[in-house]
Order: sequence, then C-alpha cells, then structure tokens
Amino acid sequence: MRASQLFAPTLREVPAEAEIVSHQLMMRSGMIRKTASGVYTYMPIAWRVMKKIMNIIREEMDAEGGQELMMPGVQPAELWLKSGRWDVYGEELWRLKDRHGRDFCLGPTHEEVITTIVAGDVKSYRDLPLRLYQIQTKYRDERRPRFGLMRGREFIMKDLYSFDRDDAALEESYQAMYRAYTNIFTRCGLKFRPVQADNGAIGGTASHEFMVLAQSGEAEILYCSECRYAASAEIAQSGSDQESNKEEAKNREEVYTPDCKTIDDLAGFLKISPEKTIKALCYKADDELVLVLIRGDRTVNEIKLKNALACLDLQMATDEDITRVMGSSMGFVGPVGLKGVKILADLEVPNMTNGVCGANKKDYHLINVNPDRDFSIDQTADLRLAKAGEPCPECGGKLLSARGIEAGQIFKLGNKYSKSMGAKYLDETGREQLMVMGCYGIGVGRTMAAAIEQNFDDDGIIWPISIAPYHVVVVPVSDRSEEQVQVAESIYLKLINKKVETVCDDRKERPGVKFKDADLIGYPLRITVGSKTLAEGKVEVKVRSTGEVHLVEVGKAADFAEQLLKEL
RNA sequence: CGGGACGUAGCGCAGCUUGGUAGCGCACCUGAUUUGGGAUCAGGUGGUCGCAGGUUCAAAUCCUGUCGUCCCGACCA
Repeated sequence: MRASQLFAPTLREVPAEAEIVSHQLMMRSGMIRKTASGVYTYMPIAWRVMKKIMNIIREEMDAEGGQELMMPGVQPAELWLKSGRWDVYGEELWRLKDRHGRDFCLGPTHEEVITTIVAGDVKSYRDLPLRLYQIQTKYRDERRPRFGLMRGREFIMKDLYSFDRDDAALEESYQAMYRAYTNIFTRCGLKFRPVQADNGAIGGTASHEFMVLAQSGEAEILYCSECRYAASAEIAQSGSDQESNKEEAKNREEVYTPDCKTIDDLAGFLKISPEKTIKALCYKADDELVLVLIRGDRTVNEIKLKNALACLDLQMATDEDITRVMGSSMGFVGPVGLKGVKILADLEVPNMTNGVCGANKKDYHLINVNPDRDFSIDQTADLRLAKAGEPCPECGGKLLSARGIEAGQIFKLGNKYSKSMGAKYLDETGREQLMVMGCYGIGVGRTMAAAIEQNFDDDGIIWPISIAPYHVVVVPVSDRSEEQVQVAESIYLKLINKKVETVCDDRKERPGVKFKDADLIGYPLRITVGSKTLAEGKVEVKVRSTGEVHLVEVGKAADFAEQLLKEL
C-alpha cells in the first residue's frame, strides 16, 4: 500500500469527545469515525486490525471444534417471547416494527435463534456435541454508550454456542473454550486474566470473564496474592476476617439515639466501632419487601443479593414502603420484633454478639442485640461487597485489586434456553433429554481498543505484531531526492514480494509529518531512507516498541526487516 | 433514568454578559522558499452559527420548544 492512497486521515488534535487513550488514538490515527452515539465506522486501518483479530479467533474456534455460520441481525419478537426475554430484557433491546406492524428486534445476542435452529434439526445424541459460532454485528441500545469502541450500541462480537448431552459434556465444551480464549488473548499479545464472574441476565451456572488488564478498565478485579483465585469484584466471595467472638451475651436495651440515621452517626454517638452495628437495609425484590442485615462497616453487593433472592428486579425500598410495612422510618429499622418481612443476613451477622441495631422506633436503637435470641434470620448468604485487603476466600492470602477491560466472557447456561426453546434429543435408551448449553463471547472492537489501552506511548500506538495493521513502513525522508525515492521503492517492492505487509510513505510531506504519522499509526518497523545514511549505502530500521535502530545496507534491508519481524 | 456541561468551517476554539459587518489556529487549495521529528511567507476555498418558533427595525447573541453530543452516577449478555 502506498501512503498517498491509504485512507487514514490523521488528526493533530484530539477530538473533544474522546476521553480515553484508545478512543483518542483511534480517532487521531484515522481508524474510526463516529456515525452516531455508540455507532462507529471502522476505517481501513482499524478494519485490517479487526480482521486479524477475527482470524485469530476463527483459528482457535475451529481448533476446538467450532463451526462458523451466520445468523440474522434482525430477529422476530416471537423467539424472544418464547424465551421470555422480550419482557425481561428491557430497553437495551433495540426493537422495531416491520411494515405490517410486526415486532422485531436487532439481535443483542443469539441464544434464541441458534437454539431454535438446533432444536429443529438435531434430534439424536449422535449429533452432539455441537459448537456453532458466528462473528457478527450486535445491537444493544445502551443507556450510556461511552469510550469509543469500549461500549458501543452497535459492535462486532464473536459468539459461540455449545450444545451438549449432559453437564459433564458441557464441562468439556467449557474447558475447550477456556483454552481457546486463553490462546486468543495470548496470541493477540495482551496481558489478561480470566476471572470468575456473575452470570447476569443470561442465567446459568458458571462464568468466567477474560479481563485485559488496563488502568482505564471499567471493571474491578480482585485476585489473590498467594493462589490462583481471581474474580470480578462484583461477585468476589468474601472471606471472613472475623475473630470468633467470645463475648458474653448481655441484656438487650433500648437507647435514645436522636438523629442517628447513618452508621457513622450511630457509631459516633454511642462511641463504638461500626463493626458492632448491624446495618438493616430494606429492599424491594419483585415487589416483595425484604430486610437485609449486614455488619455496619460492610457494603451490600446487590448482585449477590439479587442472586440470593433469585429475583428479577431489585430496588432499594422507598421511605414510604418502609413506613407502611415496618411502621418505622429509614435509619431506625431493625429485625427485632419484625413480623411478616423476610429477613436475609450476611454470613457475618449470625456470629455477632451484643450488636446494635434499629429499634423500629424513631430516634431509638437497641444495644446488646444477639441473633437467634432476639430475632430470627430466614436466610443467610454471602451478601457483602468484597474489597482489596480482605483475605482470599480460598487460601486466606490477601486480595489485591486491579482494573480490567472485559474482552470476553464464557457462560455455562445449563438448560435455560433448551427448555424454553425446546431443544431436546433422544439418548441411547430412546429417552428424550434436554440439551445442555453454553455460550461464549468476545468483543472484537473492544479487544482492539483494549490492545491500544495496553500498548501506547506519547507518540501513538504500539501494536502487538500479531494484530498490527501493517508490519513495515518505508519512509523516504525527502520526496525530492530521486535516489531516496528509488531506494525506498525498491525496498518496498522487495518486501511486498516477500508478502510482508508494507506501506511506502510516498506522500509529498515533510519528514516530520511522516515520522509523526508512522509513530501514531504504530507500524512495528520503520525503514528510513535518508541522506545521512544513504551516503554509506545504508538505511535505518527502527523498532517502534523499543526505539532501537539498526543500520543496514540497502540491499539487505528487506531481508533484515523480514527477519526482525519474526523476532518481535 | 437522575445530575452537569456543550452544539459556531473537517478538527480545536473565540464571539453571546451589553442584539447591529461571523472570527482565530490547524487541516484543505495555489505559488514561492524549505526538507531527518507535525516548516515559512503570500494568496485562496469552505459556515442557512444543531433545528423550529417567538421578541425586535435588526438575533450566533434574548425567550420558548425541540433534536443531538459528552461527562458523573445508576445500570449493564
């Protein structure tokens, strides 16, 4: 490719709306242009990178028995009504009507479509396992698209769906994808970490997220300093650092605590540490009020709570709800004497002795409250938000925190969709069984953005070699030097003959402009043909990532570059 | 969806308070000089000031509505 013909309009200035590095550099290097909020055009350079990422994905999917197909982007409402997600998915589902007024949506994911197909055409255990995937545009009408390609409303995703006969077979599919994902992100040259994750609205029984480590990541990861434990902070289990409490149970008392509405107020007023208090929070879970108890210094993790309650909708109760059902106001709610409301407690609560909680009476709290003796708990569960510094739930080591970009996620779905969409097969004994499914996604654009977040400097992008849009740029310093132009051209042609992906910067620009653009776009190697070295019959070969410069004879430059690329 | 900000040339911005000729830098085009890290000089192209109403002799500027964009939060297969 000749730079004079390459459509890569670079910008000197950063567009005001680009907030993070990858977005800024993709805009500046002419890789992407915004067409609407969260909707981008991939320009030629970006598309080359994405095709490389997609090819790596294809190779690894195929290696694990995946078969590529292509499903429609437009999906009829009936499929979603059948799975129950038409009503559950909410506003993120991009809905539309056809000319007859029939409901459709733009696919945010494809469980409904693929499961329907498989249900119709696969009837025997002999046809399983089946692993089908596509690389396709997905639509999610995000409330808040942001950070360029990181969170778009239209984006390209690889999604594979596995169909197996039982849980053991699903485990094999899951492990196969885990391996494939590890290979994919490794081959893309990324530093990443698989972490345990929440299953979210997709439902199912196990999940890992593949997090590309980067400061700008939206997700927090907690990982153990000692063992292999790593989890998304939103689901990380909480190890307990609670000393077993030997305190003698004392008599319960009601105390006057005017204006103590928060735990801090209360602890300050009573001169006790927040750990002695039992925080009581009222939630509305699918219209049922529940009381959640947790140690005063802890934070409730609403994802854990939602999972523990197995509810679809979870909200904090309003002051009105609390007054109506509990007969007391926010800040003074407590479990003692409470009737008709389900009480959930975090794992730490049953072990507390002589705690402090609301008295269900304005301006009063109870001290020396003891679980079991003073109130009963309907359900205990791990409900608190784990934090860095806490003990690892598996080995007791210390949890550390890191930030990551969720580039891929794998799920065990179980039979959630095979049940609703009727995906069944006959086993050896002729009995009908539900297929057991898994689904596995990778965001292609997000992976590209993540690669930039992890590999850049003040001058621009430093592509991992495996996904670099081109490998070499040949730069004649002066476009008026016949000799330089000719030497550059000959090196360029030699590289092209060797099938090395090369750009020749033949533009009528000053050298500074070409160098700046080369660094910005991030070609791994730059061959500079200039008067300084040409006098000795040599050219410079510069490595973008390290800055090292090799002086090489003109005739050997192409071979040298080819060799050097193999070592990167 | 709650809070905040913004919309003037392809990009970055000024002008708006106090209504009266639409401006600067970069980019782009022409010419000259220049050529190893985003050149200089001269000349030039390009804007219904997001859109729609209203007030006014007169609106980028004031008022109303509307659309769009970004940030924080909530949310997120």
